[in-house]
Amino acid sequence: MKKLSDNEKIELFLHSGFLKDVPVGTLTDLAGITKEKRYQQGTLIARNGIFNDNVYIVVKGLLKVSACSETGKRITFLLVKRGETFNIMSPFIDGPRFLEAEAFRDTSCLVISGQNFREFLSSHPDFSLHLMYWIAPAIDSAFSRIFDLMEKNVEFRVMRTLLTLSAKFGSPLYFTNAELAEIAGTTTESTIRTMATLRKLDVIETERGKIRIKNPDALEEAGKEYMRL
Amino acid sequence: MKKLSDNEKIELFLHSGFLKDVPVGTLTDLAGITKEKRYQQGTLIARNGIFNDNVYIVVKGLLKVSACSETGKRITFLLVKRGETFNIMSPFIDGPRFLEAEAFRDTSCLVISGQNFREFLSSHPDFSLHLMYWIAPAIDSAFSRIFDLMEKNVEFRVMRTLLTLSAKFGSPLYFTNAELAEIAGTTTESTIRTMATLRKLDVIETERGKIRIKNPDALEEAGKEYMRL
DNA sequence: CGCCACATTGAACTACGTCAACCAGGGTGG
DNA sequence: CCACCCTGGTTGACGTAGTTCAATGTGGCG
Repeated sequence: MKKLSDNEKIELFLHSGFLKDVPVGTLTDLAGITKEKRYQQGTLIARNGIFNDNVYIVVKGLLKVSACSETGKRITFLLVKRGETFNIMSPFIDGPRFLEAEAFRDTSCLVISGQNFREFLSSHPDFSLHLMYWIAPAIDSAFSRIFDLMEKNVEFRVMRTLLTLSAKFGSPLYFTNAELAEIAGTTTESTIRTMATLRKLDVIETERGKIRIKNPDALEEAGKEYMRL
Repeated sequence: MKKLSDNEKIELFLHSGFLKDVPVGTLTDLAGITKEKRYQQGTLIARNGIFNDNVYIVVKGLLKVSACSETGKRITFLLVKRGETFNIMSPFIDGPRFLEAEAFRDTSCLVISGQNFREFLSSHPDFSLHLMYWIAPAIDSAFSRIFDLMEKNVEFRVMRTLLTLSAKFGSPLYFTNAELAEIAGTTTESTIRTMATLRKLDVIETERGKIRIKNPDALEEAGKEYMRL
């Protein structure tokens, strides 16, 4: 597959939630410091304990951002799709990172080295503000997500996961129960049990590796139900 | 008590981890847009669901930053002491916040309105970079803390809490078991049980509302023990 | 003196994780 | 074409950490 032209890069930027309000001149400069890279499905892009201050903007495919505890339990934080970024704050952190990223599908990214990103920010002071406006709510929502993980029971978390995924990727969803479990922060078995009850309630239909959501409102409702208690 | 002079404010800034590398000229401008405010112990400074884009820098006392789930369970995220900040990203978030802040002791803060903070950043582009370098690691450590909360068992979390608090406030610690529980993300009872075993192991001594750590190394060791498993 | 906040302990309960067994589909190689 | 194996799904049984509830003790303060 051929590489993106600068114009295609800017096109991508303009359609991403993150960069869409940035002046085109600035985006052109940004495009200039990106390098396109391909990753086969399963490739590890960032590893726990290893320094990596590159900024990644996904062009195609999907990045899975996860963290792994010492006990080997893994939790998926984020699935990064086209136009979204990973590791954007890393240029401002010295040490090794604890988040891991893996190409969840065959993926291509625009990569910016930490050095270049820092210089870019220095030379485009207005861009810093844009970055702030992007990061601040992202932090907030990440925190409330993790908060949910701690406070809510498994059923709620699985339902919430289904809802979030279908909002992001539409229906049907192509995920295995094990993958859902990682996102919901639980075990495969518990996920399966929840999925079984959802199937009985006619909320979802499942085939191997494929989930069709028949009644999204039921997922919402259930969420609210828990909220009220 | 009299208010701080501009020089005293700058003095405070220079001794805070956050602002110590910022040029004095910039700090002078910053001091100019702060307003000193006092809060009696127990005063709520930020409330769940309510918009608040002020930035707070603690001068004296202690701020408790917590979040409360719908079920009423509360978790303390952070205790903010002299020279530290709260809500620093809020000027870049539109909606209501979910974090709550309360004066944990009689507290005075330097308050900067969101509007002023944004303008300050616009007119001091170099300061944005400083802010990035401050925020990025803060996010990281906050995440790994919450991650611990999810992954580690109660004993570990209580010990970790004691360790962190004593690093920040020295020994003896003036906290009740209920307060520790909120920080460790568990119940008062579970905390008490852990404290009881720690007392038996001669790691700590307790009086009502007061904890003296006799053997900090034991807390560290226990931490490592769990890490290895 | 009596109330209130804090501490303490025991006992019951429960949501989940863990383990173990088993099934189904679909690709691969002989 | 069959035998196999591997991945993913499914279910039951069991164990347990930790919450919840309830009772009871205790120091201090108005």
